[in-house]
Amino acid sequence: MSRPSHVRDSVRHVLVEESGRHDWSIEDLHAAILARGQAADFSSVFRAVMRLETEGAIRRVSLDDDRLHFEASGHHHDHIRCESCGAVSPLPECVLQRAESRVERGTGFAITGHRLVFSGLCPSCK
Amino acid sequence: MSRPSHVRDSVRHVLVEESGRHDWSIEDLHAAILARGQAADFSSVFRAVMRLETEGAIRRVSLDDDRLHFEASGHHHDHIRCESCGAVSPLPECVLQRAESRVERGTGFAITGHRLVFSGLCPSCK
DNA sequence: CTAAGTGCAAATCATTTGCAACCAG
DNA sequence: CTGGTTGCAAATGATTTGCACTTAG
Repeated sequence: MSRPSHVRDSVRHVLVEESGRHDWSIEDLHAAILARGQAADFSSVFRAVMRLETEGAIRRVSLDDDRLHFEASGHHHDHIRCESCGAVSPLPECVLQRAESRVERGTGFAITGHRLVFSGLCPSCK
Repeated sequence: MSRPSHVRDSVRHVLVEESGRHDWSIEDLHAAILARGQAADFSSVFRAVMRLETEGAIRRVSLDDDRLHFEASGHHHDHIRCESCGAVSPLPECVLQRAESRVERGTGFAITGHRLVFSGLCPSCK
């Protein structure tokens, strides 16, 4: 049911090659693919990204931008974003391990996940 | 420089009257104003909301919806959202007090804020 | 008179979809 | 053939802006 797809492959390659980025917008991915000299229409990149997200290869990252952002899947981590230069870095560890149970007791919700983004000034912008 | 504005007043009134909601979209606010029998164009509500946000009267709440959401300003709190019914509740306390300094040491960033949304199932959806 | 507030229509802009051409199995 | 993949254009839908009109100060 799945046939060779150079667009999907390109998206994967870009993500692997530039694995430091955690804030890929679809437009960024599209541009990066073109920069590699490979052809791809924006809509094809869009479809590839949606599919890779469904498959679990990439994960949505929600910054407060007005675009969708993605990163390669891996172990869960939260993010911190520089207010000045916009740089996005992963947080080395999840800082909410204990907090979840406290929130469950306090709210009566059964927690299934969270989304956390710190904002601040990165070392070079300070 | 500021003159009477019934639209801005209406937005404020709705927020005060229904102070339990923390996920007002502009469309919701618009509908609520019309429901009160007051006239207001969507764009006027939009402008009122943008201004109230700038003035600090309301604050942006970022759910992963594709719309903007706002809540009345007050002391900072994070949110939890039910995956099933969409209900959004405020968290009673900030669970990240200690975490910030740990993240600062770990990343070198100077932290100025954060955005945290838990997802889960609310008591009635469980 | 001057500028803020408003309604209405139209522009934006990212995201999404329809569709015909293309092509590997 | 059959159905997945792609490009292109167009639809969507929320957000944002331009503009003329009204009206408070």
